[in-house]
Amino acid sequence: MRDVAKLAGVSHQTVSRVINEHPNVRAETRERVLAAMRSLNYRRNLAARTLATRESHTLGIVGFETTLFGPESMLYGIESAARAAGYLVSVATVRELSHRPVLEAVDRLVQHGVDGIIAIAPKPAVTTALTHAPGGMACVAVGGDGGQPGFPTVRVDNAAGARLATRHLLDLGHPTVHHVAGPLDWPEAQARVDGWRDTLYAAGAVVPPVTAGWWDAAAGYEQGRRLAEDPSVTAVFCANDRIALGVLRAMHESGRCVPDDVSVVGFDDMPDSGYFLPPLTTIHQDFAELGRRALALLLRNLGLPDGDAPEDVVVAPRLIPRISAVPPRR
Amino acid sequence: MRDVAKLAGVSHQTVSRVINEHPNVRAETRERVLAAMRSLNYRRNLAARTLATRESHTLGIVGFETTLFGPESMLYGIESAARAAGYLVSVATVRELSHRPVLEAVDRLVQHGVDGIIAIAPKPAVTTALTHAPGGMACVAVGGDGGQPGFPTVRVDNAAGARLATRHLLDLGHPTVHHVAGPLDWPEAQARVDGWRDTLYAAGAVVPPVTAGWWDAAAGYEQGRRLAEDPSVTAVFCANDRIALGVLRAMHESGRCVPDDVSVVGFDDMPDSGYFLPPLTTIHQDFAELGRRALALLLRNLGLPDGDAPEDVVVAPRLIPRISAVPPRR
DNA sequence: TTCTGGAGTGTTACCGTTCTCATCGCGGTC
DNA sequence: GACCGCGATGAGAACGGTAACACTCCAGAA
Repeated sequence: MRDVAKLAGVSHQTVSRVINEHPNVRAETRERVLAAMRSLNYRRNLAARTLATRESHTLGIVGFETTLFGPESMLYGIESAARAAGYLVSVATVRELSHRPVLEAVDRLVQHGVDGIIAIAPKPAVTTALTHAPGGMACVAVGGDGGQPGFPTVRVDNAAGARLATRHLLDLGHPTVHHVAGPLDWPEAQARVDGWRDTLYAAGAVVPPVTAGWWDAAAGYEQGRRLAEDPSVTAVFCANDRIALGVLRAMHESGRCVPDDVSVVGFDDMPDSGYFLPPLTTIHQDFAELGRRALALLLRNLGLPDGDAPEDVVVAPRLIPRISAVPPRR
Repeated sequence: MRDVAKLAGVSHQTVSRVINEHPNVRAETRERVLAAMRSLNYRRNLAARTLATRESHTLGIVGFETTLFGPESMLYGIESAARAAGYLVSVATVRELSHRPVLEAVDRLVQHGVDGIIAIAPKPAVTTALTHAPGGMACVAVGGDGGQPGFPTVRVDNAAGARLATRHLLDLGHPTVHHVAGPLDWPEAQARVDGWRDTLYAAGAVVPPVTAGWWDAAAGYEQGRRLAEDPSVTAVFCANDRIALGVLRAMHESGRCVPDDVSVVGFDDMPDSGYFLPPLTTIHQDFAELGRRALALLLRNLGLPDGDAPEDVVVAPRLIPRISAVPPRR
């Protein structure tokens, strides 16, 4: 910077003003400085700027180290929105959704001087850990289902999605709908159970017992085999598309045809779920949008004084009808 | 830091020595400083440290903004290895694998002072853009297939994977193997074509024409429909699992049973490909390992003097036999 | 004419570390 | 007993920016 100043025949402060687009610089001076910057191939040193302003223009993301479809799509949504706002994103992942690891991840991000943190928080432990973040650090949780009240959160309306799915199957004429849930200690899984159960109640339908497991096809397969043995099962709502894939295979192996014998609905709308056998009717979640909303919320809270102005953003899911769900055969 | 020094009754320099575990500090003094740090809840300011040392302990990743299975898994591999080595990772994504966007992403990372860059480089344009990175910035490309010679690269041996798949089908007794390729301007796709073709040549089998498309199920479906019309097709090797999913559905809709009428082999070993209908025989790539290797290579090059000591790392894929590939029916 | 105010610029301090070099004891060597 | 070397510590200068303030013009108002 000193070199640029010397070459342009001005003080370093004027160079700084040019960089920061300060209005009170004569046009001719600005040109001279810009030319000097170009000819010296100058790039401002962000570390020095950070030291002086205490703003790093970097945002932290606490991610969950596993290949679940959602979190990854959100990362892209967050990153591209952050880029547009002039921020870079740094990622710290946790192997386990519990207090300690999350605090460590937050600590790493804080040490590196991020201006704010967005945490993938499918379980409440993440949010509570976040409340213990060093004072004044702006945080936003994304995911879960309504977690810590008073904490800024962005999430999908899981119960509404479940209602959509269940209602769809009921409307097709199924007497009731079975549900293969995700891990019940995940609020998202629980909210889907609630939405499903409420819809059945409201319709006066029998509420079958819930079976739960992990979010993957193996779990869906295992529980699908059990459901397949019960001839009264004609409609199954799965907590996500991967589970649905397992159920599809279980039904097939048990000789029950989908959708002729059993209708299946998933949740997530993964990229290729339209190519399952048969193409899966499912509930779409726009993860990229979720990421963008989370970023917008964080940026807003960043600008605010220190006072909390938390806010919850809830994004509505929507039904994607394909052909794995049809009216029951009589 | 000054406060800590004052409280411990030492100079700021001694505090610095304690933080950096310099050996020449009396044990008793160290204890006093550590106690002061704890009681003041002191955290070192990384920005200042970066300014003074010109090392940010941050690594940059240039990612590809799309939900391909591989890159995402690699991110986790890189991140956890980076964490172990004391680095934080920052991510800059590009929407398009061409020169300009990649240079911009690199520039953003450089501005933020990353110590080195790992780029997801499935296409050569990324690597060539990387060679234009500001001098002295350590870079590693991961992915692609042999790209820029002399540029440090980590990749999977795609041709070997293709040979594995093709040989497997040939060994089962299929007279020849058809191939549904990925986009041929991607070296990975091309290498898989080469490995497939070479194996057929070597076995003296007929080499059918290649059909190519994008890496998704839609492309697989479209080309699968065409292959299904040809009754001589008994074995299909797909460039990845998503394409295979589309082929599976196409075969099913055309009334050709997999694996009885047609055997199918994929590539990638995505999490749930064992639950396709039928469970997919495929080629496993360990993306997390790839990420770890890339990081190790980068760290090594980081330590080196300025002289380039590039090196290529090639990871071997392996066959995962499931039940979508069986001997042909005679 | 003198005062006022703002545009344009420079001066100096400061952000929180690390680095270089100097200082001070102290035990061992000749 | 003078000298040397080394362990333990401190003082001050970087590192590359930004913030606060001072200063100089010069136009317009009193």
